[in-house]
Amino acid sequence: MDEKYFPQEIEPKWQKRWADEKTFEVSEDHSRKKFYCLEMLAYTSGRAHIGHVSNYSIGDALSWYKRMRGFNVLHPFGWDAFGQPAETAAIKHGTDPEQFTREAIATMKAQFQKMGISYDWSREVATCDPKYYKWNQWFFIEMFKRGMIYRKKSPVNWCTKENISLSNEQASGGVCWRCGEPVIQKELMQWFARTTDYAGELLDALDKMEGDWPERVITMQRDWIGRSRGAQVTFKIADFDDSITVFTTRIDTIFGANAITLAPEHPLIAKLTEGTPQRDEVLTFAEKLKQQNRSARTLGELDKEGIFTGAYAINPFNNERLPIWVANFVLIEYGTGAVMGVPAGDERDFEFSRKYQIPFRQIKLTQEGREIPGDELGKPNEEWTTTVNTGEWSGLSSREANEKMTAYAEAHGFGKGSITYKLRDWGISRQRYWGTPVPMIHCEKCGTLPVPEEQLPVVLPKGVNLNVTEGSPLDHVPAFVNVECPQCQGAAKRDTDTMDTFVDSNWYYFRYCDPHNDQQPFAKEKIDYWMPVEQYIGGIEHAVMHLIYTRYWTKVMRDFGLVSFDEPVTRLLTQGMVCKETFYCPNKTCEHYEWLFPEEVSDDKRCNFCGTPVVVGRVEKMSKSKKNAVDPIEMIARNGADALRLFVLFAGPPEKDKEWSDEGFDGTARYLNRVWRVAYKWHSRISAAPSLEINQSALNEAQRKLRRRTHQLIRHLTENFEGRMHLNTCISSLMELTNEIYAFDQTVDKTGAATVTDAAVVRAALEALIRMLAPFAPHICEELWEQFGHRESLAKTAWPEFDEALAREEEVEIAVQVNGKLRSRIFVAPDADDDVLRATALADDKIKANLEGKQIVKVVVIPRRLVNVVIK
RNA sequence: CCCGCUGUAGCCUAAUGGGUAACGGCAACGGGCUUAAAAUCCGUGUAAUGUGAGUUCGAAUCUCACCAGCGGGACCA
Repeated sequence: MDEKYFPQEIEPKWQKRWADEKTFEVSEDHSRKKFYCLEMLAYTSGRAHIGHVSNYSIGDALSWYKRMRGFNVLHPFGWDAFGQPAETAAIKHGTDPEQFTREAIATMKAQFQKMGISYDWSREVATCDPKYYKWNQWFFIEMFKRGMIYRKKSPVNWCTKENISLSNEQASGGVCWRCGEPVIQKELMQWFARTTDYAGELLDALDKMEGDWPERVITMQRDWIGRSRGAQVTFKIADFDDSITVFTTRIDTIFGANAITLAPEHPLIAKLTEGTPQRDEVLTFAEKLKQQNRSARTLGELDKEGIFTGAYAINPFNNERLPIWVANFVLIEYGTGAVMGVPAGDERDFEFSRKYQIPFRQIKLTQEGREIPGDELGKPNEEWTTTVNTGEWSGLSSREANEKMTAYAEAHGFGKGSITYKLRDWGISRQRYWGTPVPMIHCEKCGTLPVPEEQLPVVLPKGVNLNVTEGSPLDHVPAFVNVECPQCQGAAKRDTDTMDTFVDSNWYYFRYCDPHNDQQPFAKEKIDYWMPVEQYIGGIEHAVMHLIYTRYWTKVMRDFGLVSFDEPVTRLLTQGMVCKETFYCPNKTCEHYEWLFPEEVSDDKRCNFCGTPVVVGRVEKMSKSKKNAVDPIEMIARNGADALRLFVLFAGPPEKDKEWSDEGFDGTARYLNRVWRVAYKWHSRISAAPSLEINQSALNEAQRKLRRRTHQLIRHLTENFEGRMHLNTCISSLMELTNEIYAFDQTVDKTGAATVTDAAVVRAALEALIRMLAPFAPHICEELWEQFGHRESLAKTAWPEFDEALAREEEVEIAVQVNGKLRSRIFVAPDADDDVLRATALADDKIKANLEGKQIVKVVVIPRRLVNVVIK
């Protein structure tokens, strides 16, 4: 055994051996329990970053632990290989997205392999592989046939910088989620998946996921799906045959309605104004409202603007004539795109009515039962809940009025109970090249038809000019576009949209279960064995989009009969970001004004270029632009992958953000050296001594203590892995165990030569340590394990068994309080009962002194913890 | 504006059904080893647990209010 620890030699050695021996490759084995540990697939940016290390270290620790506990562990990896950045990069460098992506995968794979994560690489999947995306197309067609995917013309979010359409989620806040540019509206024919069909189930199932998914992810998904229960009410239009249907959650306020308001996109506007003098004015105004910046519209910063169409609707409850308006604050995508305005019950309607001076009636009472006239009202108050001026329903509570009036509307055929969701159908079309081609054909005679299944996959053509200024690059490839109609054999055109990459990531981890299947996306019996995922680990940024779409896709696949469960992921862990402090040169005349690299800042915190004191910025997520990123590959070269992995796990609980520290990183490397040194020191003694059955009753105090601490720490690590997964505390326990071994070593040194029993006890402690450290630092542990004479990889070695009897303390310290204040400590046997504790505490000299002349009210006894004497 | 999470020594973190506030690390300081330094071994703890109240024999932990930081939502009828 080498005296020194050389991670640069050990790590490649074990990485090679694991690969040669296929240590982590698995197959279905019905005699063993399976465990599916999954980390989110990597986007092929071309470079590993510290977030990857953090993500994979968590999953690898759990995979190692479960493997050592006897589970058949599936731990696969793959690449999120389609998407806009590869296309942008290809345009910039004059290469091809495929070449760019293949090179990125090769580079990143080599980098990730240096981390030594225990992946079954034989199951690797890249989403840009036609063998993979063929099944995206297959799913698309199956869903199209069942009406679950459809096409409609709709205003889409459009990023002018990237010339790409964005989903509502991707355009959240009115800016592009990737580049931050403001988003404009553009009308296009788009493919949509009917996610709203599953909105209710997606929402309700979240209740059962409480405790297994992070609370904030569940909250975010609930908010995003956003269910409202209410009613649809149909209003006849005076002098027209048409009617307008509105959605309202407060049908009980309908007697207070003073207008019907339509979204500017509402199809009835043109008809209602036809042949009227105000027609042009209304249409122009509606057009203006449509073009209003979506960001302001969704940010709620928009001034309310509207125009009267000249038409009137009839309130079915009281036959009042209500003017029909068009206004910008009504959204076409939500509900029916039309609302009834009730100023007394809704702040928006109140504000709008006040601005345009539309009179209205009060329909609620104050708490004292007083009616508020409209002009006295500052704004609607939700505490006013009793209904007035509401015909036969006056005097009812809101809830009661809602129920009864909905039933009335239903009975009279002008309304019904209705549920509306904030969740919209998912726009999956992209007008770009680097994605899965939509497998559809447009024929002038036969309409829109799917590509016949035997012709799948529709492969992306190569050598395409990406630098087009209009539409999609695929529009400009005649050989791709011009096809024969599968029905009439006439000339037809291929659809040139590609799919959102969230389609790829919806089901990639199903594919891992059967990655080479060319007959179907996956075989059901393999899914039945491996799925669902026991533990999924990834970033919080995927809380809404990816994790809702993949849940949706699972339910679709279930309804196709492909899988037999409802939810794909049992437990979810969202890992924190790795952050670092930032430096900023505030001198605008300096050539390096703005962010600085740490090495550009002097020890006394000045800019190296201009001498100005730097601003020490906040501790932020590592990023290229803020110049605070550390390169994991450099770190591996410095201290090894084991130390790097250990550091990111030790810096804090997995779900919390962590701060990078060079000193802390060196500290974990120092720790591994410390483990190596003590293993080296005892290596020859242990090798010389035959393995020995330890006779507990013959051990001295130091030996008993080391055994006891060993088993206490086995308990701690085991419980932590099974429960909270606070891996940082596992590592501190391992350090503690290491310190105990050193302490024992010291006592042996003081008393002279080590005995055979000493060697046996240290061996037991060290081998427990090596096995428990393996999930965090597998290379060094495999090496030490081999040095200690074991032939079999730790991956095939059992986790240490916890022995309750050996962990038991011989004596415990009990705090003794008087009126809640600590006054003394006593030592008793751990199983001492209440009477013994009470008697021992009261007999204590310090306690006696405190009780002098006082009356004991009661004595609280907590076994193994404390005694509290309450006095007066 | 609404909702949620977090707040513990100089710093990061622990305390798992209220029960002795430091398990571990970083930094600092002292000592051993060394001609010296590095490395290494041993040792050293300095907090009214963000602020204020409440419940309790007892609160970092439960309740309320406030402050700070972070995150989510925000004309969704």
